[in-house]
Amino acid sequence: MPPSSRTPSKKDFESLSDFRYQMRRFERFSERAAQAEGLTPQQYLVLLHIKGQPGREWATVGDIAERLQVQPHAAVTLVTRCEALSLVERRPSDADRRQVEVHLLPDGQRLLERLAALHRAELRSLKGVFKVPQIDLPEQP
Amino acid sequence: MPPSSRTPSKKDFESLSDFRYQMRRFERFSERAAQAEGLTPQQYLVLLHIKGQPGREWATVGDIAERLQVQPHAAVTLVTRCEALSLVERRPSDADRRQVEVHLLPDGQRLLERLAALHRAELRSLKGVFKVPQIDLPEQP
DNA sequence: TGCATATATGTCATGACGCGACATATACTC
DNA sequence: GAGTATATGTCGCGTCATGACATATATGCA
Repeated sequence: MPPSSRTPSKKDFESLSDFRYQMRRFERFSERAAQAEGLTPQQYLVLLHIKGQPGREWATVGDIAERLQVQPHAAVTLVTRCEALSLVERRPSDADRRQVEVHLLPDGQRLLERLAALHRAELRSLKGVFKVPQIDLPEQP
Repeated sequence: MPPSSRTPSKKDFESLSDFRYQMRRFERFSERAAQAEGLTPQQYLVLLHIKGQPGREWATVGDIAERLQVQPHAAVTLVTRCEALSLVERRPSDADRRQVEVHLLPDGQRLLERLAALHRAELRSLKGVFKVPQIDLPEQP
């Protein structure tokens, strides 16, 4: 029977727990960094996923919802809050007038650059610590 | 100037965004799996971090708070809900009577085994997809 | 010993945010 | 041109994390 179908071993539980722990510690770092700049964690992610669109500098509400893995209407409220903070602005799309393009404003761009630099450094320092476990390979050592 | 101190490049933003996207997709998988078993995402993590303690089968409230990276009193409310669902039980510690040991009950053990097996399979299938980026190495290709 | 301080757990009110249900505008299909 | 699909937006609710605060036990030091 392949390892992936058996009841997980004690070591499997320990690996899964440790992986979630490392993942959560990175998220926690991100939360603190965002809050130190006056943003909520989700607001930083909205900015990141706008600038992170391949080949463009803007995202639709739907793009943001997909990257955040939330329902589209949840992304709406996040964008609305970012807009109220003058971090982003909505521009109706010419190509499809149902869509709204979300663009960074200067304040959003500036905060995003600072936060992204911090995250890049953190990920670099976590090299070798935060790894996705290869749980299926070594089973019974 | 080392890459980690410069303003992030467009590719840096794309890498950071994609990493958070992959991380979020894994979390999303976990949320759906937990909810399919009638648990909230946090309740699954409570169970996992109890069984995931190295060398033991129980955790203190403080252990759970550390692994979840939340304040101790936030872990209290999560444990209380798990206890109300008969997933775990509290046992006062003999060694330090301020502490409370949280142990799995049969229902909790059964749900955890099923969910952990799913997560192990998911991580295995994500091999090569969900990776921590090495953002500092290749900068200007 | 005894008192101050630290630590572990617990309670309560508040705020961010995701969801389901629902609404509206635009695009697509045939 | 009517019906359906898609993108965005509104509203009420539940989960959960937090800060402020409370209590019990442990520890350290005069």
